[in-house]
Amino acid sequence: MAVKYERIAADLRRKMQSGDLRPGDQLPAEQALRATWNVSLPVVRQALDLLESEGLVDRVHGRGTYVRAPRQRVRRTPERYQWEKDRVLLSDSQRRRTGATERDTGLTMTDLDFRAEFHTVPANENLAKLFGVPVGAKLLQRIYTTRANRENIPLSLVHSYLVYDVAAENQALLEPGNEPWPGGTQHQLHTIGIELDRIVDHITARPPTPEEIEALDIPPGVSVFVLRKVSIDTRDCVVEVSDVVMPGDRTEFAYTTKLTRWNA
Amino acid sequence: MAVKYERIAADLRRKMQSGDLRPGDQLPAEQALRATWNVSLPVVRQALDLLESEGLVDRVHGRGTYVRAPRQRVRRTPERYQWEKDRVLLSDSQRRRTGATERDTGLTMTDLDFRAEFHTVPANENLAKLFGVPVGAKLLQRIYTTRANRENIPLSLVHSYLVYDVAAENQALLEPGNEPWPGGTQHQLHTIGIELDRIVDHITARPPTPEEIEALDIPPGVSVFVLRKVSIDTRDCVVEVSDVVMPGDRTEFAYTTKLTRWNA
DNA sequence: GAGTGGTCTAGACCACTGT
DNA sequence: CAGTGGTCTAGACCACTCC
Repeated sequence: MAVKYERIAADLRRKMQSGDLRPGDQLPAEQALRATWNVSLPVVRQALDLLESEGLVDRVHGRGTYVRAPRQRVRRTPERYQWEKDRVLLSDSQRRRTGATERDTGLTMTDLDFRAEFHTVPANENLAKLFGVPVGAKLLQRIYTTRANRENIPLSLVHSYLVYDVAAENQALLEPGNEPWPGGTQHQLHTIGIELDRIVDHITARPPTPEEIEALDIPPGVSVFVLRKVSIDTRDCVVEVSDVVMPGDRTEFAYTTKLTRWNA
Repeated sequence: MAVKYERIAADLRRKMQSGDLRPGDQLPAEQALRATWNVSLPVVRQALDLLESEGLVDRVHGRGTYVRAPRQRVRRTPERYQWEKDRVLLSDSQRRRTGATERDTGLTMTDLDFRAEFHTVPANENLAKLFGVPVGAKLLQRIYTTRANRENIPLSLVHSYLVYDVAAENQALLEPGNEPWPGGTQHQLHTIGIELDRIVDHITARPPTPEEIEALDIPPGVSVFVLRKVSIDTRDCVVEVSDVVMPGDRTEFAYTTKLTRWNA
């Protein structure tokens, strides 16, 4: 026989599956559950902790515990990369008209709270290997924070890395005040004579750090996606590495693999 | 000022970052922490719960709490799809030699505990829309469970769906005893005259269900990846939908996007 | 058996949300 | 204000691991 808190959790889980409790419904108060099951309060709370970690309920201090509705996910596809590349050769005014974030979210710049912060950091082992530079080499680290003023919109934290000496060929690239840059990173690279050949996306997931919980408003129990975007130029050199952190419950990735025909 | 359990967690987190506590090290016993911080036991346990949910520590009943070492991840790339397609036209004996799972893990069939289970299920709204059939239409559901006899190897749970009437054109496809099928699903589809044009991968993450925790040995706090693989044939019909559940801390996806040249 | 984490009790008090 | 969840105390007893 399972332990008490698991039985309470299982009972509530069953009620949610059967439709006895529907998304948005309030669960019985902790004291009510305590009385129903004849257990102490911490046991009830342990059961609710479990359900919260499974993403099944939301707890609101002072209001109650509610069945969580499945989150609407925003899809991210690699078509954006070609779209960005095509835009690089457009005129300045055309590039200014809209950016990649607005394209994804359907929002205008006024809905978004965008912040850029630049640092120089020494390359750690991982980044050094990717860029093909010595460990400790000077990198330009660019941190982008995008917050949505309205709700229900995916946010992200981006840490982007360039080799400092490469970026410094255009001094304008070292100035955070120039962000958001019309035409994005691919246009920035274009100004220093770099053309991208391909982009490799590495997708992993992990529990959020306390900072990410704060910044991305992550509910307990949900992980974050880390998309490491590695941009490779036409000389086969890694020119940018970008780590994008996104909430795991609001993001979906879609990649299409075209297969060759048998009769070709 | 933060609450007590957060301060204890923050202190331990700091010790792990600074290298004061290294991966594999044992944390002080709960009673020791209780004495050090002059708090009650539940407070110490709450602090450790937090660190466990962040994936920073492993707790072993009766032994102790340890700093968790980062997990080695296994990379999954879409090249496997073309590889599978190319193998379909090989001879039977060549196809039998090795399967996709062995290719990914580097293991032989004797290291793997493979199980297949077939059911017929009515199409829910989601699947019906994908397949372009009415809700409730008869689908063949195939559940594959792969366990590794040795440790440290990624496992997965697969739920694959085919339209029943389509699969039934080759009665051998309805028999779980024929699994694992040499040449995989693409060869199975080939036997009923279907050639794949492309495969679309949809990647999401969510907290594991209790069953998945059990089956995949998921540590607390870790999410699972759900890879929904949608196979589309040369007539532009969805012919298979496959949901693959993988542990979030042991899996990495890599997708390459080739960009067209400006001067082309 | 000694040391460890896991479950549970029976309270107390505080903080937040709504009316 | 009443009702809710969040934190905390000070214990008890059990289950597991290792020697």
